Amino acid sequence: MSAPTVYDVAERSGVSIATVSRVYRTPDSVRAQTRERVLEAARELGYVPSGNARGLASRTTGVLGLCFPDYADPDAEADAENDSEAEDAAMLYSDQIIRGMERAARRHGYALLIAASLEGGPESLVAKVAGRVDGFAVLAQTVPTGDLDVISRRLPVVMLAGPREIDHLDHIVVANAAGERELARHLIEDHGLRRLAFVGGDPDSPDAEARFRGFRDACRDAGLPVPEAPDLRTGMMTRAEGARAAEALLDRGTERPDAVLFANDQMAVGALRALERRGVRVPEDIAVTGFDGIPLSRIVRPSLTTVRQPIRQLGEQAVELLVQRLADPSRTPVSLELPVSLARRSSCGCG
Amino acid sequence: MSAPTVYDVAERSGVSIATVSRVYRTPDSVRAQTRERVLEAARELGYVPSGNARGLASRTTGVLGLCFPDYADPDAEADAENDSEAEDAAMLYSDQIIRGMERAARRHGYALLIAASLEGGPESLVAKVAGRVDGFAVLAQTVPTGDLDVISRRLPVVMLAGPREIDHLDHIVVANAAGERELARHLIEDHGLRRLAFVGGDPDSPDAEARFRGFRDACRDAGLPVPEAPDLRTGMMTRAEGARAAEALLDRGTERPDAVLFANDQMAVGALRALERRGVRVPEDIAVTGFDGIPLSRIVRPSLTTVRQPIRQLGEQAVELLVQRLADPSRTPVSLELPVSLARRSSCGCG
DNA sequence: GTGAAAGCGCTAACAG
DNA sequence: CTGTTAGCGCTTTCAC
Repeated sequence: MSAPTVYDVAERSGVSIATVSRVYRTPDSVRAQTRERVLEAARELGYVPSGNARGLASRTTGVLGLCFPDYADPDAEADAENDSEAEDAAMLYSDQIIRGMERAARRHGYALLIAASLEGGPESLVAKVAGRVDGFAVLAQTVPTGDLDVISRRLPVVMLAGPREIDHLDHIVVANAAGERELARHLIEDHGLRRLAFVGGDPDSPDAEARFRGFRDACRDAGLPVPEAPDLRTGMMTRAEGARAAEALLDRGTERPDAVLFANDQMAVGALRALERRGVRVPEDIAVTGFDGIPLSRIVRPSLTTVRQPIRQLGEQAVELLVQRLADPSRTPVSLELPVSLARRSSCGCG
Repeated sequence: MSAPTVYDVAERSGVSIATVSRVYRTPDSVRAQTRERVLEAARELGYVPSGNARGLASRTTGVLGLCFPDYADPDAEADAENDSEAEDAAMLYSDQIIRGMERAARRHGYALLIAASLEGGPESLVAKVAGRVDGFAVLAQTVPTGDLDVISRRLPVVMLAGPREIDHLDHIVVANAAGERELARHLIEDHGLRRLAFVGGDPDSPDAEARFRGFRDACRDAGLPVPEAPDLRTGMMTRAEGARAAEALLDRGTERPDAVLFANDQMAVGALRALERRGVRVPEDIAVTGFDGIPLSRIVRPSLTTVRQPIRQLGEQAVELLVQRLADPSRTPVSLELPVSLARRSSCGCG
């Protein structure tokens, strides 16, 4: 007793398999009465059309995909209290992209296939995704460029939030540098702060590096000394590391900075807590800023001045580009930069 | 120029299609040198194995699915500032399930296909998902029971967080009633509070209703009057509605309650803000509690006493059940109840 | 409006 | 270790 097929349904309802197929694809092209007979038979049999067979025959899947990095080890049985902060941070980002893509995909009648993986090769999840979708988005640094190179010759791929890596891909970034630059300009010009410190992340993070570049640009613009490198770097850009960074900055022999710009909100929030513990007032004694605009940033006290990143839009735009390219495969590759916006809140003295 | 197939790769590398297939399925069963030739040809051609063809031939997809309700209208172009709270609340829940499922699925070598939809019928996303996965999970009240009935006869379906609806399905709920009962018991016995108010949600929400039942149980246990219905109900259980509910409770002619139990954290957080604006102190003047254990609950001031719901585990367990049933289709349907835990924090006076 | 026939690209025995 | 041969269940012309 295997799963019923079009043949079973056709036989039971006394029509041909072509008609059964039509009932599911273009119901209106079948006489109402015939259609009902077919549907009835399908119900009785427990018929579910095979997406695989459909896809094979029609050469489309109706599915878009997303590959994102597997920050968290799937085998780490983290219980509720024990969730690492890295995990929280990752969640905020990829979850929002997923949500954005899912929503846009649905609007276009697509489902979304997601898989996290850093590995490549013939057996990887990436390969599985690539083989089962009409097109997909990739978060930067997720899929080996070699694999992507091969895959992107056969179906639309859009690269998100990082270097484009491959010329013929569509590609979306957020205005990291411009945002950080505007943020620093605000601190310098509007608040008159001069001694700014920047806390970066992993040098391999294109986002964090771009933000640092923006910071440097602002320093240059203002005639301030332009640092070669961030005052400090953290590895995972977590709250805990932000807290540690804040303390390190305070304990440093040199004069305390007027403001600390963190490469993301998570670190800035951690720093807020650490400074509170140390009795350092924000923003009176020191201004603190983040980047991303996570929900948490407007909830913490003082509320965090940050740069809002349209992460969900990133996902939505990714789908739009995929849909466009599916409609016109010859379209010239585009590279979008999504605008960010400054959220002036309490932690810089605007609250 | 259509996409290259095993035939193209086979021809170019001078082997049979079976060998090409083996290279992708069981690389070790092919001589290293042969394998390299094949992979090389594949690279040159831009070959990507067709998941559809694979699935058709092997009768498995390597994909698990999730269907969840589409709380938010995909056409609502919400910008960053404009995001509705309903959206935020929904996000917290389904995103965590997605994350849990994705992680567990990955552990078992599966990718995850997600689709949100409330509609049924032959053309629905549900049907698409069902046809493209080896099994899938459904959030309660997402898929019409009739559709599910047909589908679940052909592949494993696990029902999440609601009534099982169909006998032969596996099914997971969290201990809503027991959790709320324990929470109320804590307020009554440990804090000596007697006048408790309960703010519920939509009567169609099985979760909210189960929590109310737990509340009643606790009242009964303690010999307090047992209310017929929640003191108040809100539709979407959002922060804004929680705030309104708190004000309504204050403005009510009757004596102010000692404690307000909200059916979820979102409402409780909103209430916290409203009470602060009104100059009502929490927990001194009134205790406030939530349910869910969202991240926000431990960040707000005062931190929120709540019942932690293992949402992510819900997703992980769903995958485990699917994998089990895939391994043994004749296994008796199970119904799991995941334990919840009380988080005693400041808003009830424990902080 | 409906049917017949020919694949879609791969896996799965079975040989060798 | 490798090749041959059948399908897997549907969509798609092209007829009727």
